[in-house]
Order: sequence, then C-alpha cells, then structure tokens
Amino acid sequence: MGRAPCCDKANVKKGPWSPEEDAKLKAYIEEYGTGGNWIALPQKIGLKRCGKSCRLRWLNYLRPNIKHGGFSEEEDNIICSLYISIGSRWSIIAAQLPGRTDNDIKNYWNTRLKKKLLGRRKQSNINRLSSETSDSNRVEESSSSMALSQSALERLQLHIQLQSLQNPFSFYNNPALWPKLHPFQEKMLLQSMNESSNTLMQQFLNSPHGNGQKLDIYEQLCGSDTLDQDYLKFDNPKVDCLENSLKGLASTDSSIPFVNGNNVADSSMGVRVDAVEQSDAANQPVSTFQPELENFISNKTSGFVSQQDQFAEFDCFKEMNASKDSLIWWSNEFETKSASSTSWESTSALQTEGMFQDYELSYNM
DNA sequence: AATGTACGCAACCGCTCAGCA
DNA sequence: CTGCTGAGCGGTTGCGTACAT
Repeated sequence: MGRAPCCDKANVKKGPWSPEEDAKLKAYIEEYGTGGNWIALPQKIGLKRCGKSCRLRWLNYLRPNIKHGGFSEEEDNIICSLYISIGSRWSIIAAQLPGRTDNDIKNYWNTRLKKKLLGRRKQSNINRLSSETSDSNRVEESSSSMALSQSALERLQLHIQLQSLQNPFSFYNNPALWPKLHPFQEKMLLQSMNESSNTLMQQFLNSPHGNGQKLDIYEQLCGSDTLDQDYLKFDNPKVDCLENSLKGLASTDSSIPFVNGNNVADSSMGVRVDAVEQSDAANQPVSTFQPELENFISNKTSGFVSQQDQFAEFDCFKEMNASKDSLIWWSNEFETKSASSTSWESTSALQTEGMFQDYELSYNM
C-alpha cells in the first residue's frame, strides 16, 4: 500500500508558475504568513497548486532577499569546502550562504562548479559506462553503487585539488613525495568507474605470483611507462603490499565489484564496514564524509608504510593535521546540528564565525 | 537558415523525519 | 507506543535557450 498523495493530483496545476500565481502567493504569505500549513494554503488563496509546490516556489523564488546567479568566488569556496566536508547536504550548505537556496546551490554545483573543478572527463566515462552496459540489473547495480563512490571520489578529488591550490609544493603536487604505489592507486581512483580496469584489478588480484601474469596486468592498468619492476618481483613482499593496498582501496569503494564477492579484503585493512552498514534500508547513500576521509587518510594513501607511520609519511597530512582535526570537528558538528535542527539559522553568529575561521584556514583557495 | 546537441534552471517526485493525537 | 500527517530534503526530470555543425 502506497502513501496517500498530499493533494489531488488531477486538480493540481503543474509546470512553470505564472506571474499571477506568484503575485497571489507572495501577497498572501507576506500578509498572513504560511499559517504553518502548506497543504491548506493553496486552497485558501484559490491556487490550483500542490502545497509542496507553493512551499518550493516561495522558498526558492518568491521569498525576500533571494539571490539568483552571480555566485562570488567566496561563495564558490564555501560551497566546495562544505561539499567536501559534508557532501550533498544542500540545505546545510545553503544555511551558510545568506540569500541562497539549497536548490540554487545544488543546481549551481551540478551544472557549473563541479565541472569547473573536476572537469568533464569523469562524467563522460560514466555516461559511456551506462550506455555500454546492456544488462539492466547490472545498470541498476552499478549506478546505485556508484552513487556512493562517485560522490566520495569527487570529494576526494576536490580535496586533493584544494590541497594543491593551498600549497603548490605539497604532497599532491610533488611526485617525489608520492608513495611507491601512487601510480597504481591514482590510476584506480581515476578509473574506478571503468569496468575494464575493474576487471583487470580483479585479474591482478586473482593471478598467481611469479608467472608474469601480474606484470602484464599491471602494465595494462598503469602503462609500461609507470611500471616499477621492483614491485612485482617474485617473492617480493611489496607485491603483497600492493595487493593488500588494492584490496583495501577496493573495499572502501563499492563501485569496485569484487568487493561484494568472496574476495573481500582483509578486515585488518580497516574497511568502512560500519559506514556501509549505517546506510539505511532504503539504500540511502552514506553522506558523511568523515569516515571516507578517515579511510582515505588511513587506507587509501597507504603504500608500504605501517598504519602508525602513515601520517608521518605524508607531508600533506603533516600540513593537514589541523585541517583534519577541523574536518572531523566540522563533521561531528554538522551531524549534531542537523540531528537537532533542520536549519542552522539558529546557530549563533559567533559560533559560525569561529567555524569559518577554522574552515578558511583549511581550505582557503 | 535549419537542425542537433548541450546546458542551465525551475519544478517535481519520492523519501525520511518530526510532531502530534 | 503507534500510526498518521505535513514539512523538509536530495535526486531527478523536463523544458527553454544557447551554441555548434
């Protein structure tokens, strides 16, 4: 049994609002307010609109002091950093940008900002993948799993880019500082949407040591120009490290299909099982960035270093120590706030200001 | 000039959550 | 405690417009 509709769909007008409808709605709300009941409102003023539609129209368009378009550089920065920190929680992001609506920010992000920062390559990959995948079940499965991983990867990529902008000499811009596994891992990050590379990764993991097969697959994945034979020497413990690292990375990314099979990564890799489990029965994507960032910090960057040495190993995280703390704090703060209130409008200016000081320290572009 | 394609934005849909009886 | 209802949210869709061929 489905849920009862909020209004009589047959007698409700849909589509763009006319100036007359706008005027009616605006005049009424400005004089009487919403009355706390959006559903009843259209009937009161003789509008053949759904209450939800009225609410949306008011909030996104008619409300006083609404700004449209013309996003400033500062607003871009705020949106980017908050997206990285908390994901697509547009209402929370909108609450930090006076005059902006969640819808506006969401559209702006999807149509411009994301492209500006990430480019279009990945999107075209996704489209290609979707069109090439004929099996409908596979499409459904891959798209649902990608919903999480794409968001995570986007945020990860943005995080890297912001870090690069903040400090051009930092880890990410300095190949000399990269761990040995970086070409492989980076390749996987960039190509994790690509089925063929997933297959190759699976083949790599399944192939036996020492017969050259691993070498071939590695070459296909990374290209011979990046090949470091030292990784793949028979009995070289680095091969195991490579495998473990691959498994660890894969296990945190549901877009890599073999994670869901029997070839599950060693639990000692610290996989994000908890976060996945927290994703509720309705398949809500995991939207908190903190576990992903933590995982990235503790797993995805790990090459040949022990867990305890990982932070020390990467300059970027030395630089970022404060940032990371801020992010964790931010994330917790957001969780608390969003749990107790649907809006941050009640947040004191002082607190907000303090938070942005923190945040600006971390991500000033 | 005509047609096709890409893009941006407004609006809708369906879900979850919170408040209330 | 439970079920119902409305509010709010994020994802998606559809349409108008700009741009390319």
